[in-house]
Amino acid sequence: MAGYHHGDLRRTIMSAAVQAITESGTATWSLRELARRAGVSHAAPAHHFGDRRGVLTAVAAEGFTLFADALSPFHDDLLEMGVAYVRFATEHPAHFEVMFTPTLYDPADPEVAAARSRADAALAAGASTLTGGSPRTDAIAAWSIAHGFASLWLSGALPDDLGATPDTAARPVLEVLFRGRIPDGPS
Amino acid sequence: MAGYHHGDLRRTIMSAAVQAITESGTATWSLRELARRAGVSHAAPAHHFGDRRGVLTAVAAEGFTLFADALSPFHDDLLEMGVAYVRFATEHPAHFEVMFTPTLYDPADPEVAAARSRADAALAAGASTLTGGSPRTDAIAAWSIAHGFASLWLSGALPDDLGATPDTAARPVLEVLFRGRIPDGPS
DNA sequence: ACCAGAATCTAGACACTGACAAGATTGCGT
DNA sequence: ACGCAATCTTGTCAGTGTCTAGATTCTGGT
Repeated sequence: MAGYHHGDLRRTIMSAAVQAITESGTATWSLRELARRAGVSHAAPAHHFGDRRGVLTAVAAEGFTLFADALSPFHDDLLEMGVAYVRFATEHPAHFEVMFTPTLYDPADPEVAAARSRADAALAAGASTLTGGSPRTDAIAAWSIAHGFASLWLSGALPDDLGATPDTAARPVLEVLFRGRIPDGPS
Repeated sequence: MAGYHHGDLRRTIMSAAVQAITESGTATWSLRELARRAGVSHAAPAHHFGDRRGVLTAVAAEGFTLFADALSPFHDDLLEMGVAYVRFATEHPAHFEVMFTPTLYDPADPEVAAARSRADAALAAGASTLTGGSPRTDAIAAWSIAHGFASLWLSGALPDDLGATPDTAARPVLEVLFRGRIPDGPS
């Protein structure tokens, strides 16, 4: 099983990178450290990712894919999509941070672009439920409040007593925007 | 003028770091490169900042100070404070990115903590204008939408045709939240 | 005016990293 | 069975962060 060929080195390296980023950010880990942790030589990751930037590009692509999958089920309920947005960010903090820090990777990468457009489509589907006076402005407002809450939560800027899970903490905040603005919204 | 002592090396290094981060993110530059650009030896910055993390800690502290100064004038108008929030982020993208990425620096640093509490006080002053049913939830919603719009703008995720300046683009988006929620708000 | 001592900067060194090149090993299609 | 592509290893090099020791300059007290 553990011979010359690792078998699934690409996934192993990516998982290790995600874990390292989750634990201590995008700056502290090294390719060689990930290689050591995977039990391969220091140059093995280069074959799969090219360079350090390539690892982060792969993480971003995977992130946008997971993101689209997480949002799609709520295409007909923008509030719940907002909650799912926050939930994704807190469950996949490393992916989320990389995805929205384009200086870390190559946004023009084909896989990234494809996955990103899937995520954009999911967001657009959610926004299409808006029927107010300025759907486009409302959509950006909805995107902003979900993204802002998620970012602030991840950065630890929010007060500690908001709630145990970001789900329950985010919903009332998002409702401030959505309340009365979605025709068949809650209450 | 240019002798053994540089004169203002600390500020020179910080400015160079901010410029480098603005141009290409927090990962690409090196301490030695900043030292070369400042015309000093490779170990000179260490005296002022300790290590690489120390530079980012100083940037974060300066950022929170500038942030508090940028928000304070609008303590009686939460909408305009939101616009100022977005304007600060776009005018000081490097500071903003570092400030809200606490894995990059030392959040417990005394100067950072002091500057941050000044910024928190400015935000709290703006939020104190809220008189609705859940001022605290509303305050976090307002913070989230401003922070989210600023983050999305900086990451390049927003559509390109929103407006030339983030000021004019942000105001209508923020108004979606504030409209009808601030007693003596606009219109 | 002088002179310790502090502040600031230089010079050297070491382990570590990213990246590249060349070669070894393995799996796969024919 | 064999050729070939994919995968991994080893070796190497410049560049980096950080530490130590020493050199230079500034400062304040007498």
